[in-house]
Formats: sequence, structure tokens, C-alpha cells
Amino acid sequence: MADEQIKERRDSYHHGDLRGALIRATRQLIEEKGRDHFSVSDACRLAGVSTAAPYKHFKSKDELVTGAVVDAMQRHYEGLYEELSHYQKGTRDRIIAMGRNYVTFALSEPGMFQLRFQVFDLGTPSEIEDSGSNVYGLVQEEVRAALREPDINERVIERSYLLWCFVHGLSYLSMVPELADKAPSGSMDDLLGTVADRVLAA
Amino acid sequence: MADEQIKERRDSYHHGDLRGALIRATRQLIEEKGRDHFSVSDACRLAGVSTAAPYKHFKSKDELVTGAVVDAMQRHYEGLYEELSHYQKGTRDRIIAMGRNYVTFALSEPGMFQLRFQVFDLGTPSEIEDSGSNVYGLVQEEVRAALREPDINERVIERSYLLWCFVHGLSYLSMVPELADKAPSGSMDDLLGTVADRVLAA
DNA sequence: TTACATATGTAAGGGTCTCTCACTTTGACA
DNA sequence: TGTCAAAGTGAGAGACCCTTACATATGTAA
Repeated sequence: MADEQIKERRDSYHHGDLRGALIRATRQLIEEKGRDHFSVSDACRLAGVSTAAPYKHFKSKDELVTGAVVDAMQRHYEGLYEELSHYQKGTRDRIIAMGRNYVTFALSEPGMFQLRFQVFDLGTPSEIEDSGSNVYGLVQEEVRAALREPDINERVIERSYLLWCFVHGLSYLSMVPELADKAPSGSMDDLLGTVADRVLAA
Repeated sequence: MADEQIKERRDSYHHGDLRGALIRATRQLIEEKGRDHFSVSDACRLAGVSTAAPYKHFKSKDELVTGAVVDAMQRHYEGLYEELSHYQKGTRDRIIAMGRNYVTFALSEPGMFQLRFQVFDLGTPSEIEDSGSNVYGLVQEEVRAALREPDINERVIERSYLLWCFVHGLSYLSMVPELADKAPSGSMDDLLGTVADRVLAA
């Protein structure tokens, strides 16, 4: 996100990492102008290559967009794993950190975040389904520990889902600036803590 | 939603309600193919008029889409008001009904539901901001009554927002069929009831 | 009946896009 | 060094699209 990518320049005929450059350009353009209004041609202009070039790396426009989304998810999940390493397993702070991480990503890459739940329409890349399930498994495991349950039973499943619903909804609402006045005045961590306590209460 | 609209036929030169017909066509096409992939031309074909006709009723494509969204919101809110009349104010059932109504609308018109929070990008039609705030005011009033607070204070604001976040997130997650296996096994009313209890608890 | 306002149609300008084909450049490796 | 596959290029076919200008049909009111 930090890398405001300007039109790319190149001295050699070969790009070196055109695939990556196209994915970055796609992300930037979708964030700026929305999934509708995104065109492969624009991405080419931004990456500084001809409009035929992408088709050596992606079969179609849809596949390019999907590639950008998969890339975003991978970065998101790597960041999450890194952040979780700072918290001890089974703590309240760790659950709050997971929620904060989720919302933070949504706010920093709203376009990718939303597309992540729509790429299913284009035929789900297995990377998405798999890594998504893995991460949600972490949440369930954390909830299990907090509830002192021996395994992932129905109780754990319900509470985990409640947490997810809440954090997911908070992310979407936070992405709409016009709704900011509806939110309570405290910090986001306060809000996440309140939720964790209420959802995990006996 | 119920009205699977087929290509419209007309015997008279004048349509009678072309504006309404275009809005219905727009909704149907966006639900079927997504906001991207929606074109004014398609809407014209579906409504059975020339491609120039819409511009007597809407200034631009964006305005047509916005019109469809505003229409959807109005129908949604009318349905909500009607349904609420069956429940007594200040009851748990009434809060559950509000949540169920929200999710049900999202599931029946996912395209409109999502666009409702994105039309802000096109310059917010005041109809949207106003009626949205009015409806959310209902929620806050209901929460105030449940908490036995004398007015809409910070406590009420926080709890209302928690409810909204949850129901909003539940709506989005429910719209993705691939995530169905993550949900708990009970009914939606059970889930909504659990949330209401936990959020409104002392 | 006539005149006029309103609603729709026809045609087209001007633009953009996705994707393919045939060709060129380049780097790597036998 | 010579050969080949990979990665780019340029041009363009073929579609659509959004929007406008101007013509035409229709209902209404004098």
C-alpha cells in the first residue's frame, strides 16, 4: 500500500518481474478507481508495457484481478502471523490483536479486502479457500483456548463465528467515512475488547 | 426481486413508466452480472427501448445506478417499517426482527445491498444519508428502551453500534455461499437472539 | 382541430477495451 | 558460439459503450 507506484521505467527489453509489476499496478488502480473502471490497458500503462504483455502471464483480465487479490491475501496473512508472534497464545490481547489486524487491513486496502469475498464468482482459486480456512482455524483455536474447551465443538464454532461477524461488519462500516459519526467515541481496541468479553463470556 | 423481468413489450409509443422500468432492469442486471459488467445498453434492451431513452430520465449512467439503489433502499425501509408494526416496542423479538430483516434483504438483493454503501463515491444522494440515519435512529431508540436509559447516551450509542456491526458482518458473510460451512448449525433467529442478549447484557 | 409539450426513436461520433497474431529481442544453456 | 524458449512489441480485429443532436410520434388542452 505504501508504494505509490508511478509509471514504471525500464532500460532493458525484459522487465524482470512483469508479473509482480502488473499485480501491483492492478491493486493500485482498483484501490484508486474501483473494480469497475479498472482496465488491463490502464495497468499496462502504469507498468510501462504494451497491452499485449499481460497475456504472457495471465490468461485473462479476470485472472489478473484474481492474482492481485491472492497476492493481497498472502501479504495480509503474513502480516497477521508476524503480529501474532508478539502475543502469548490464549490471551485476551491476542484476540484483540487479531481483530485489529483484520480491520486495519480492510482500511488500508479496501478494494482488495472486498474483492477477497467476491473472487468466488470467478471460480475460487484454491489458494484463497485454503489459506482463508487456515487463518479462521487460528481464530477457532484461540476461542477454544479462551473457553477452556477440549476441542472445536459447537460452542466454540458459534462464538468464533460471532467474533468474525462482528469484526467483519466493523471493517465494512469503518470503510465508509460517511458513517463515522455512528461509531462510539472510544478507541478501536476498547471496542474490540468489549466484544471479546461479551462474546466469550460464559 | 420476485419480479423476474423479461424483455419488456409495449404497444403504445409512450412507455408509461420508463423510469421505473429502467430502474428495475438496472437492478436485475446488476444482481445477475455485477456492477461491473452492467451497461446502460443492456438495461435498454431489457426495458425494450432505444439507448437514447434513458437520458430523458437520468443524466448519466451513474445516476441511473444510483436511482436503482435509492429505490432498493426505499423498498427495504418500507418493508422494515411494515414488519416492525407486528412487534411491540422495546421487546427482544423486535430487535431480532430488525436483524433478520437486515440480513434477509442483503440475501435477496446482494448487489443493491453492497452498492448502498458505495454510492457515497458518486456523491451521496441526500435521500440515502437521511433515510439511513432515520432507520438507524430506530435501532438506537430500541436499544435505549432495552437498556432502560433515559436518552441516547454513550452507552446506547456503543451497544447499538455493536449490534449493527454484528448484523452487518453476518449479512456479508451470509452472502458468500462458500463460507456457509463456517456458520454454527442453529437458526438465524437463534444467532440473532444470542447476540442481542450478549450485547444488551448489563 | 390545432398547437404544443412530452416522450421516444434513429443515427452516429468518438472512445475504450479485451485479446490475438505475427514478429523481435534477449538471456540461458548445450 | 549457436540455438531455442521466454518475454515483449505493434498493430489491429471486433465489440461495446456512453452520450448527443435531431427527427418523430403521441397525448392534452385550448
